[in-house]
Amino acid sequence: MRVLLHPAEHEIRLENLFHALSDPARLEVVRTLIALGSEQSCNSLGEAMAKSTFSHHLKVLRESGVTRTRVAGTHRYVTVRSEELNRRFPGLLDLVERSGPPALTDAAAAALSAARA
Amino acid sequence: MRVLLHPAEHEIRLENLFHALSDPARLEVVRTLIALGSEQSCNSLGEAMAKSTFSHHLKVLRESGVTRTRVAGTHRYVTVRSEELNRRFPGLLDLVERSGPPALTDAAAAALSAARA
DNA sequence: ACTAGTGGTCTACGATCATCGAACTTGGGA
DNA sequence: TCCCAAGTTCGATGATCGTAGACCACTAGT
Repeated sequence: MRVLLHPAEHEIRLENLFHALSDPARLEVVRTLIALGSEQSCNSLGEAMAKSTFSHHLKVLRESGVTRTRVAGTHRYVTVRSEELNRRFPGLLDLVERSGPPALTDAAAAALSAARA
Repeated sequence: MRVLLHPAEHEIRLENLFHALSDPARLEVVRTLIALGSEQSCNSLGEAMAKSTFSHHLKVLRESGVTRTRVAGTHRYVTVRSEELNRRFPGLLDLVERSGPPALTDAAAAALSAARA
């Protein structure tokens, strides 16, 4: 897998975003990414699930247009496509951010504290 | 079926809303309801699919908190829970409304013209 | 070049979902 | 009362999804 598929901004469809965000695990990942505010290495997130499961969730988020994944050597870095999403579907990310989680998962808390250290 | 289940406002969860709205047929129904702006009889919508399928979609929308269904004799009337949704998840309905449909389905167009007549 | 280890994908499987036909329930007339 | 109209529920089927174990690619160190 050399090339990662990302939809262009105009190809992002609302129902695909809704589907991507309808899974609690993915919603949590996006919330964590928003909270951290910057590019994150793949392995700093999603430690609560199997690698393959997390990889699958990242693929769904990427192909729906929620996130962008950058390849750099052996690492992959994930970001939320905030500018494009705010331009095309204003308010969506605010919704995700403000509907704060009932409680942070251990993985998310670990990622948060690691990012602050 | 005497009693229809509706979640209370504080029980409405974002991931359930996202899931309910991630299906194109349901998204179309909600967009039509918003466009029409008032209570609609069940049979004025969803003529593009089987009765049982439409009934299932309405159930998903209702149980996720998107719509409210009122029973009146042999008829049921559906509304979008706009006030509650705007209070709890501000911007969500605007998002659905503004991300206009690529094209109105025949059923939706029929419902629209019927409502305008 | 070989090996070890890290980082990510492929494949299979169980669960959920969307769809529809058919049978059932209920209410409103003729 | 008898029948139709409006919706729901049930059963079945094909598709999609979430999960995780097994597998592969790449890098660093020796």
